[in-house]
Amino acid sequence: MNSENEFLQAYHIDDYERPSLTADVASFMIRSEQMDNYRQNADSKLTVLLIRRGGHPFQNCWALPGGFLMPGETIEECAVREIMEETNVRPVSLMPVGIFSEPGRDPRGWIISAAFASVIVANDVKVQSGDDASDAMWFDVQFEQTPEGTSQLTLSCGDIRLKAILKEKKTVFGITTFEIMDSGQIAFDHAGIIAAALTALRSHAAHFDMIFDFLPPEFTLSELQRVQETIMGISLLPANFRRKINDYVTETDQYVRGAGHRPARLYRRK
Amino acid sequence: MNSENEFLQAYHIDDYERPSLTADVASFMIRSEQMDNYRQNADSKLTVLLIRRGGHPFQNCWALPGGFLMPGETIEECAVREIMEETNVRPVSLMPVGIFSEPGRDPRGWIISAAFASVIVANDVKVQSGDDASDAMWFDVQFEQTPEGTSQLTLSCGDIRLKAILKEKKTVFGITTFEIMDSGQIAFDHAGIIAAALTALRSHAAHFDMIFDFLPPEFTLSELQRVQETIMGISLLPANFRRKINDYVTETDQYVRGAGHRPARLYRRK
DNA sequence: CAAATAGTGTCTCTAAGACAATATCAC
DNA sequence: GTGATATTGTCTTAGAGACACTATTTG
Repeated sequence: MNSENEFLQAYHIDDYERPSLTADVASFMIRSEQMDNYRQNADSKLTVLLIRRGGHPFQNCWALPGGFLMPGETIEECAVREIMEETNVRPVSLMPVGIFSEPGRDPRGWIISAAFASVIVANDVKVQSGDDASDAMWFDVQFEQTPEGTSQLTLSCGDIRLKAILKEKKTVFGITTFEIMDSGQIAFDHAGIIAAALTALRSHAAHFDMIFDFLPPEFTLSELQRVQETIMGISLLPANFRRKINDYVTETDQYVRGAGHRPARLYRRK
Repeated sequence: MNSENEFLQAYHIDDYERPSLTADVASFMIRSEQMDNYRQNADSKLTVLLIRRGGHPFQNCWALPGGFLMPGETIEECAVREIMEETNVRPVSLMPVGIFSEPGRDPRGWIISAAFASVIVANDVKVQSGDDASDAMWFDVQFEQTPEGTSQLTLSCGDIRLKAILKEKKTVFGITTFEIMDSGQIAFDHAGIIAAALTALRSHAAHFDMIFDFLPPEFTLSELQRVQETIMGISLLPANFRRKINDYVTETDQYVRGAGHRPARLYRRK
């Protein structure tokens, strides 16, 4: 009988055909837009990071940042490495979204994607607004159910407007996957990945799972409420939000002044 | 400038090193044990399917069923194929558990595992109780928090008793991962995969997400309640369970008689 | 009848939604 | 003062937990 060492020496892993494995990441950030009225708080928009593909395939199309898993790293480390290559910022949280392994999803060959969603603190990122020189841009996200039972994902950045049509395939164990009816010029199956990531993000936002990650360590409760509203696409009553969030935050003795209305207390995550 | 076709012809995917990708599946089933007292309903135990490894590495250890992803199939198809090879039964549901990519997790080389949990209807499986001739066996599952802050996973089947000690690493977005302190003779990192699968199963059972999948199409509410109790390891008050489950089931006009007590109505999933 | 499960009714407590009311600041 | 947000209080309603009670069967 062979010993384990003998077995391992005789074992040739190359006998089997292997896929390539990539980590693709949908990084979300909330962009604040100053209002004209000096009294009013800033408006908020949910954005996702896309990069323009310089080479084939899908040349000049927009895609999620991602790259091949390298020997010696975990898939999460690979995902974080890819985000940092594009943003120079370490994401605060990384949420698994799914494994995309449909044959033919990548014309280059047998490539499987482990998809993640990540959250980036707005303040930490250098602002790029319609800067065409860069190949990485934050796109405003709009995601709506249509009357026909499909979903429409609209990503816009300056004059660029990508519109994808998706159909909800199935929802099991809280994970929703989408079939792409029209990719809207988004590379590969990334429209479906973004939709799945967004759905996951929304369902977790309801339980305060990562809304803190969009903000710096100190924040007002209004800012925090606006994060949740922006992600979930709904509006909340301040009184109820404050009551529910109360267990998750600690108050500081700092206030934000100079806003043309009552100063807001700063809080920290508990 | 090259056309996309020219690019793809020149593209050699073999230039990059690639991992092997496997699907490993924790299949859960609920085993009913007849009681001595003729009046009493059967007792229920949660079990998980393990196979004894015939070859190296981890020869003669117990492991989760799993196998390499083949070209042309999705990772979910691969997982279902592996379950059916062991049980001849198509699982009713397949729940993603995580990607296990820690370097060194498999002595054979660079092998990444996509882990799933699946649910098997008890009636459909031929019973094996302590049948040593077979290399696939259902192990009773016990999973408890210890006072020291670790978790103990005990898998037992006849005289075989595998005890693993795990430490909760982190819980983000409802997904809990474990560090293996003592694998308890369970092959590879499969003790950690089983613990993660079990944790996912429990959290979903609370919302009735897959408790139906453990039973045949027609069932009594007591049976359904016992499924939830067995998975979550708690006991529930019948009155409250019936009230909550009411929206998810439709009653039939069939009854189960001959049990030494009031007959129970059969229900179907709505 | 006894023992067991099946099934119903209802009390209490908590959490969430809705909304009214007050506080505070910059202009 | 005006207009905006910040913050607190409270009424109502929906749901969960606890528990008492009735119904039905077989040995």
